Amino acid sequence: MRQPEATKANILKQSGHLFNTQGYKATSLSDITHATKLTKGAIYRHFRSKDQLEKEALLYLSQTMFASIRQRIKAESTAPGKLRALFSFFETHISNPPIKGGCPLLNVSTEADDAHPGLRKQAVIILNLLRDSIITILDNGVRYGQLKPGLKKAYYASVIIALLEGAIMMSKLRGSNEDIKLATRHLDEMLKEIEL
Amino acid sequence: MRQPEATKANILKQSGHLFNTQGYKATSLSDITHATKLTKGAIYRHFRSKDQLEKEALLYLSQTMFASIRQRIKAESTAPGKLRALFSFFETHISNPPIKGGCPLLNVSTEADDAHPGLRKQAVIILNLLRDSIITILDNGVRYGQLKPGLKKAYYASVIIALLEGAIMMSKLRGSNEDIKLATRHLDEMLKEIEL
DNA sequence: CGTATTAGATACCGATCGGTATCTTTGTAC
DNA sequence: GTACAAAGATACCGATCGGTATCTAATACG
Repeated sequence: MRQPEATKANILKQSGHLFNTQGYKATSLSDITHATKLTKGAIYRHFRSKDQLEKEALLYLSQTMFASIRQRIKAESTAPGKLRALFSFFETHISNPPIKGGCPLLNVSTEADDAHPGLRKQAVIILNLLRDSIITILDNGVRYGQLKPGLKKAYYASVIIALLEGAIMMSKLRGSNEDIKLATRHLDEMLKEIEL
Repeated sequence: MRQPEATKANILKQSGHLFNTQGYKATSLSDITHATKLTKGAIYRHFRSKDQLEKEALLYLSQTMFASIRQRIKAESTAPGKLRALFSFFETHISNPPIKGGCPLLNVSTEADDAHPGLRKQAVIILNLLRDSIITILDNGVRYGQLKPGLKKAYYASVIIALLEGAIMMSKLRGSNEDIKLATRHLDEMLKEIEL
């Protein structure tokens, strides 16, 4: 009965790491009890089911990631600066990730199919959040005369996310940050073309 | 005792579809016996373990994908044509995939970590195969004066794969082919810049 | 201090997991 | 036609799965 909120937060953190590294369905309750040094009874007091824990853990992971991104972006004052900060965030993400296992969006995406509607819904929300925040940056860049007016925001947002996520996948597989570096280099050059 | 080779091929096909849609570890033997209308005894006559079946099924999936790609690329005689065929392959892949569940490389990538060395090894092989075949196309393009000499082949190969795979992930999640279309559009424009 | 509340532990449930030993059936060769 | 080999079916194994009913212990409040 000590600190129920801290306990719940710890369960989310530990299980989040496990889900993000091993997969959601591939992580068992016993994995989680082992990591948290708690018993099943304690886990089920805070979460009504494993599905619910998965959903909340994914939310925790995405919030952690967004908090980390926001921190880096906030330090920059212009749209191009913010975008470059975003690119470099993903680049350093590989070797020094704020969350073990890499991007939670990428990791959940392959499991987030029709068989797991809860996970999928949450994953789409995360993707749209990321998309919207990039579009907002682009929008402000145009508004304040830092980026070319009339640029296709949805197009650039989609390309940026796709390239970064794809490159993370490749870098993780090959155990090297070569691909993510090449991706950010490409995005930097793309950015130059729409910069004023 | 009828056609052991056909039976084995069918097991690979059915289990491949299941692995590619549900995940490897998330697909159980009973899922496979149900899909193949066979029993566990029959499955284990052809594969010594589930791990082995996973490995062989991934190989089957990648070979199917490569065969499908090769067919599209072969029809084009120039490097730019081959690359455009590759892009359009991935674009149509979403709505009309040769393999259910989309790109097996993307799907296996999140499961192919250190905990599953067999899967990971196979996944890296597939990625390198894809990379090498794109580099070969670029190489021939330069050789035959269709692409700008001295272009960074590894760079373009990496960007092409990352963007396509990332866009597939997004399109699958959002249930729309918008992102993959934007990605191929970007690749088309990138191609124009290195075309002669 | 005593009591109500609740975080967490314990012990169990039926179902399913991957895997195997054994039996039956089928095709083939002589 | 009969004997042999191999494909596939059946029945089972211990372990683990997600989940729950119940018990214990620690805190908050009067």
